[in-house]
Amino acid sequence: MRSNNKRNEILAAALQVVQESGANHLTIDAVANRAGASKGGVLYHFKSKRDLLRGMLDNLIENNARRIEARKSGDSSLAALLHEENQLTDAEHLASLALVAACAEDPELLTPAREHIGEVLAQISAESSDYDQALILFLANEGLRFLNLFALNPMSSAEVKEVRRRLRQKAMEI
Amino acid sequence: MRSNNKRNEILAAALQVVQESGANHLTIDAVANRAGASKGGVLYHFKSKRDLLRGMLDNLIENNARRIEARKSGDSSLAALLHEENQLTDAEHLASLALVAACAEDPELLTPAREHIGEVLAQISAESSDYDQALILFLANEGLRFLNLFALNPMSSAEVKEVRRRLRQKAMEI
DNA sequence: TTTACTGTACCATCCGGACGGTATAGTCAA
DNA sequence: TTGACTATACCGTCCGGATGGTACAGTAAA
Repeated sequence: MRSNNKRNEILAAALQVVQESGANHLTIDAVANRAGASKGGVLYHFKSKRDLLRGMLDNLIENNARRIEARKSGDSSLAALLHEENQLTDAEHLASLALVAACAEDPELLTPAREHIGEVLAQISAESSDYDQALILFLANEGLRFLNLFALNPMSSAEVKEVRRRLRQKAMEI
Repeated sequence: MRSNNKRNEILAAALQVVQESGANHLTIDAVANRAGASKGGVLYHFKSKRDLLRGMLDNLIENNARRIEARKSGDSSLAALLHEENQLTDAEHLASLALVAACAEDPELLTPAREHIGEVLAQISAESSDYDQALILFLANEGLRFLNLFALNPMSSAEVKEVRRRLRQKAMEI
């Protein structure tokens, strides 16, 4: 193994392409160029474009699950989730673009993501005494995430931080 | 004018294509077939694919704005927005897929949508005494919308209705 | 020697868009 | 009222370029 992280570089490059050009312009060629790899190289790691999309999504879900798990010591799942959301780097936020790319290509690819969200929601439900309020906070966080994802959010980054702080605070109060 | 609503049929067909096949497969041909039109016919109404996307988005924004305006008698903008969200037909919910399609093609197309959201938020901010809470409710509604949009929502439609009821109730309390 | 690539060449298909043509509806002067 | 003209609303075809995918030969580190 000369460099085990070429695969990750390809994944990161794919997200950058989506961010800059839109999911329609996520082509194997574009990803290869971005990653400093050849088309053959990309196809070596991912058998097809679909496979690349799956890889992007797997990555997103796995990191998400790991983050929640890692934080879940004293806090509730929801609090952990909200807290971690605040700590993410831009690159990690960018990872959510995998959703858009996958949805653009084929909505069926989202099935694992749907299942993941179902599990997260089940956990939150199991832990919380006020499920309705917890759900609202969860949804607000998702709304914020999606709005940012589509670059639809007119708030400044300071405002975003403040909103996230508020969400965390309310999550603690439940 | 032989039939002035062909344009609308094309717009509706485009959304169906996106829903079924993903935004990547939104092609002028596919839309034409769906709408029972020819490719030339589609290009008559929309000069280019970009123009079609713009049309889809304009439609979405316009309807959204009109609905809020129409309802804004006694209620706050937020309450009006949440209430209307509950009344929407599936077809109208589907309309939000225009966002995905536009983002997939070219993120820049979303600029008018971003401005629209900015205005909505400004209105909510101007009206509300508890802006933070209003914002959270707004975001939760958006989160719900996006989750449904991507078919990522594991909730049943009854649960969704209940959540929306809760959001409206809380909006009244502010 | 195997693993992990690069690079090139190539094919089939899809797609956006241009173009030419057609049919209907409305306008308006004689 | 009729004929000439124009605008609107399409249809069908064709083309060039982009794209996904394959095949294969070479290379270099582990």
